[in-house]
Amino acid sequence: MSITADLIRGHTDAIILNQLASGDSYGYRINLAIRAATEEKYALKEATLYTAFRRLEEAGYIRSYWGDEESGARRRYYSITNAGQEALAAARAEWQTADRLIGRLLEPVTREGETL
Amino acid sequence: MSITADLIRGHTDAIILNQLASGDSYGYRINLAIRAATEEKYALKEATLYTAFRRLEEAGYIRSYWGDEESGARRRYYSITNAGQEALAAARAEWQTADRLIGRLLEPVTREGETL
DNA sequence: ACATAATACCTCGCCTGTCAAGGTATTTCA
DNA sequence: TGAAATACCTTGACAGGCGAGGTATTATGT
Repeated sequence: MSITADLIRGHTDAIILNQLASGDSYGYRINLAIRAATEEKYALKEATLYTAFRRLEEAGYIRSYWGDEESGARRRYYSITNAGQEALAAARAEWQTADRLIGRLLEPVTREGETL
Repeated sequence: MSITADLIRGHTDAIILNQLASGDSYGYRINLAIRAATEEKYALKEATLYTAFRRLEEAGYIRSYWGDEESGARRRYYSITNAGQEALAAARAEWQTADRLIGRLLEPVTREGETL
């Protein structure tokens, strides 16, 4: 399995919101952007991506509309809502906390000279 | 819900292995250690903890034995195996990668002067 | 002309990890 | 005496990730 498969679980929504924070976009392009941002090391699986869109829209964090391109495949665009902006900010803060916690919990533990 | 509940998902096994890396211990005490290491900010849920023990033992990463205390509740001790040590090292490396990736993916994106 | 790849979307159903809820037994302490 | 702490455990539900499969359009190579 590709590196970090499990570890990103739970961050999917925030990652998508972060992409949309800089402007409306659509599924395929968001995934390209993620891939580019991680030097081809990571991308969301399509099923994961579209599941997340449904979830985020239901939560009121994003809104969607069909693009009006006259050629090429149709695209469903998404835009972030105010609630989505707030959720993103919260997710970033949570991440900072979790980041520190996990780092500490994976750090080698020393228990020298300790009795039971 | 307590902060960072979801975000630590997937790190449980590594956290436990890391605790055992400094010496044999048992469930209840491991959780106390985790709580202490995070300044009371985090602890594993009991169900999660014991589920993880089963998983880790089945994977051959830990071994268990009953303590021989003559008083108090019985304790099941766990010790980390060589395979467990390797798994821990791998998990730490993976975490480093994931940490950087996630950080980058939650970082505000700038797309100035961009068309479509 | 025809096949393949790339773009772009989608759903179904399985798997795995988390955890609320419930349970057991012992010891300590007010 | 009875609550809280120590210490273990299982069951069943739930949620998120994703493999597999599907549709439709356009571009590209041969």
